[in-house]
Amino acid sequence: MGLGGSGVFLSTTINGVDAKGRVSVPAGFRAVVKNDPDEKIYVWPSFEGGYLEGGGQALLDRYLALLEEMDPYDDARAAFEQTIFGDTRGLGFDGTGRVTLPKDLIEHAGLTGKAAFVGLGARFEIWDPERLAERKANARNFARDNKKSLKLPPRPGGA
Amino acid sequence: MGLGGSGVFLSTTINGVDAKGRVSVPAGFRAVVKNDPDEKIYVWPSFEGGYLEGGGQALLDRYLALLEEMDPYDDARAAFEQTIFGDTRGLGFDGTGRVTLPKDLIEHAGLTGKAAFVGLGARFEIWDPERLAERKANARNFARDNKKSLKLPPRPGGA
DNA sequence: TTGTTTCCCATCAAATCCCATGTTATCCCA
DNA sequence: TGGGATAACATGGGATTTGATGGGAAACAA
Repeated sequence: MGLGGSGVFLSTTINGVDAKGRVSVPAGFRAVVKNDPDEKIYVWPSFEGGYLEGGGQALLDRYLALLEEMDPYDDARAAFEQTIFGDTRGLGFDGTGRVTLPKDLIEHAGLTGKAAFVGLGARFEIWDPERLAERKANARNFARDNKKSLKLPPRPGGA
Repeated sequence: MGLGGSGVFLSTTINGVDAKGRVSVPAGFRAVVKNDPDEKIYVWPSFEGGYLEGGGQALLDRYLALLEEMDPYDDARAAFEQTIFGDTRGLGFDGTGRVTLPKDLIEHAGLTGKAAFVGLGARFEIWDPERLAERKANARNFARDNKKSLKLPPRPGGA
């Protein structure tokens, strides 16, 4: 499997968050993580805004590898370590494919009854649907205005 | 079989969309995807207009690779990730080669009972037949007005 | 106890599978 | 080269499975 294999987070799904903080992880997302050593998703509050970021073991490993390459005394490294790993939670599934979001994460994302899972390939984000709508509109406009910078590379096989 | 020979989406086919949102994927299109790890097509709403874009695993991988190369904190990257992957759906075939189009995609493309699959080589588009006719007319006019910029490559055998 | 957290079961809606049928294209042979 | 036989494709409807969600019992912690 090259890049996409079968393990990419795709599309957007909105599921309910109940009083206990439980939310069904979209079946497609669960499938991505199905073969991880411990079947979990890893979620942390984004430091760029009021939403959550997450992924599976593979993503975590990539971040780890990335940090290994940085200078041990680089301030940025310490900041990333602290910000990402320090606040990352590993969430296991219950019998029906739900996870329980800790209160602090729910608050950070401003979730009120609904959560939108947005697949972004190697990782995903969790948004309050209303906040997401705003950002989506912006992203769409931006993408349209900048579409020329998204050029498909030549086909792998050549020709 | 490295070349496009077997693996390109070609020609235009109009098939029916039933009440369940099911539509037969043209046999030729299915053949393109036949050997993908998971036999699916990936479809998303075009951010340029009221129609759908799609392709197979290969196309998805190309987009993934392309985005990987961009700076992780590039705004354009985030916008494209969100706009493309966030709305992309992986659609599997039923026993007779149909996929089910989600309601939001049907609405985006304005499909009412019929869907036109337009092969464009590495990818394809799905149009409402009427909209497609309009665009075709426009494209033809555009081509006529700009024909000077269309240069054919030299003939392979010469003469 | 009292408040949490985890696990399990019931329910409902929606996506998926399966079989039947009409229609068109393809093949084969006289 | 016609014309029937055969296979491939498209479509319709019903049955079945999967997914999401709500509520409550059992295990844990304070």
